[in-house]
Amino acid sequence: MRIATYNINGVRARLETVLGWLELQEPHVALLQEIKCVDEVFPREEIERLGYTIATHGQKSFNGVAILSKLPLEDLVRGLPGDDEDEQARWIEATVMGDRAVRVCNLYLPNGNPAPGPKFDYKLSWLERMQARVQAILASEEPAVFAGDYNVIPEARDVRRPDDWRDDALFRPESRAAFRRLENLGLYDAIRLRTQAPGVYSFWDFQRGSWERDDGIRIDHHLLTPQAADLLRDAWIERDARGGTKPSDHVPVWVELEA
DNA sequence: ATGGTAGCGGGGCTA
Repeated sequence: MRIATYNINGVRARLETVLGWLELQEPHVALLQEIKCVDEVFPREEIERLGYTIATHGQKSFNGVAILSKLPLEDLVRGLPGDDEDEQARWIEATVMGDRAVRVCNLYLPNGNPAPGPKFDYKLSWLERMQARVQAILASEEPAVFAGDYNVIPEARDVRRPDDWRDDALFRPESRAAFRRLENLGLYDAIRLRTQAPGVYSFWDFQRGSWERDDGIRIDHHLLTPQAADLLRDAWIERDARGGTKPSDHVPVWVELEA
């Protein structure tokens, strides 16, 4: 089972980008973030035509996540549990019924800038709420993947110019510590199970010629439960996607599981 | 210090 996470930065503005990518790469499961639309206007038919089952959790203008799957989906959950007041659409999860059942959680973590401030507080509280959800799923001892745009640069080797990011919500010590706490619950960063190399990025800003200068950061991650890590065949970043026609500022990050 | 780009939606916010 090949699973890709992809912050598409507007699924309608980049529909041709998504459709071309799905046709070429044929992910079994695609986890989209920043669809930036409500469920009613998600381009469902166009994607279903390629053989995908679709589950969306959308929102007007901002945020929004979707699961596209060639395999059946069960036990859908929309929204990160733990705060009924939270109206931001940043979480959707389902069980993908492959050779093995895999619990797949698709997340779009708050950016958190400017920091400090209320947006940064929201990011940190969201991370705490995610911890509780991770613990509940870990307790079930099932293969599970927590994938998406974490808006966290885990380490200095994950950013080309660390000094430019010191005060940014994506790289502040509090954000990195919260990411480590997730890992310390017993999750594995799939890319780091495959390579220790620096300079492996998943995002290059649209501004300042970041792509041309390879001024990137790694913020899109797959965290695996031990049972999912047991099934890991490979993990990679589809860097070439950043150079194509009408690219997102993020590129797809992949895992292949024996499932 | 500033502005540089992009999507949504039709001004300013979010990133």
